[in-house]
Amino acid sequence: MEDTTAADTSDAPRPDIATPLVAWFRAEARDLPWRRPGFPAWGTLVSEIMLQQTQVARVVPRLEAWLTRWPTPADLAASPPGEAVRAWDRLGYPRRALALHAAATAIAGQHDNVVPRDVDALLALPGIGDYTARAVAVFAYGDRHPVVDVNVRRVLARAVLGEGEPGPAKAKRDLPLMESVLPEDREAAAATNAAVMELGALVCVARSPACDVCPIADRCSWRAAGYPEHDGPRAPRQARFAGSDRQVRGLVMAELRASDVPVTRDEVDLVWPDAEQRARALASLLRDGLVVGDDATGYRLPDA
DNA sequence: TAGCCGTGGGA
DNA sequence: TTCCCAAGGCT
Repeated sequence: MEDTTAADTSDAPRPDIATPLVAWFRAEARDLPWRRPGFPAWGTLVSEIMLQQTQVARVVPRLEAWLTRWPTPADLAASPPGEAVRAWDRLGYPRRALALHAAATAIAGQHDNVVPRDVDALLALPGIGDYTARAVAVFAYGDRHPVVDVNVRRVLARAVLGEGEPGPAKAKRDLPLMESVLPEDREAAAATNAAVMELGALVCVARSPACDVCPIADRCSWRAAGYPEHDGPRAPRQARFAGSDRQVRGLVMAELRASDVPVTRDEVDLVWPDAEQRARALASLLRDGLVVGDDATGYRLPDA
């Protein structure tokens, strides 16, 4: 018997969500720096890396300062990686700053200081994965690709699949699903990507979605089904932060960012009481290249 | 591939 | 206070 509950595998044509979403986006989209006319592709790349797991409101000020200091990839590449880590400040996941510096170095050296437009070329850069590569190709260059982040996955899970929340991210399934929603027209497809993301960020949010103001409420599968509880596999929850190695790494990094001179081992030892965990955090930071030095010379951000 | 990698805002 | 979760990527 045919499974009529599996909306994703049904042959029946699905309602058009792109058209009403783009109309809504034109009227309601936030005024954000990377949506300004003439915003450079380099700015789009920097913004997308900063936005990985980080809220828009925290990114905007850092982004403007970053682009003022480093207007092109070559400008960033000419600075020590530690300066990128310092300028990253408290955005979190500082490995992103190191990856961005490495990406800038590659762009300056291998791409004539021009951010690549090709998705595969973008994917080859450090710190750029399925989401960021397509976001740059679509939002900086206007090309036609599916862009899938957590907002898109949530909107598609609800509106198209009729599920309350997205399962674990899976490119093999997520990219074709978003592709199936995109209009053929290149510019309309780019607008649809932005619109679906924006809906997920502003209306179709994880907790307490604002279905009463949703422009596609009348064609939402989840709503039509009566908002069933999510039953399928759930996206994994992140581990507790308090007391974690992540917290200790963050404390060590804050210490190094705040110092213009190498930080002594004694000073490092003051950031956290547990010696074993401290050692583990410091070792992992050294392994990541976020910290250089040793007990004899002290510890500092990478200068070359 | 499941687990790890920061920090902070909002409920 | 505590918990959730945020324009993901890497190994």
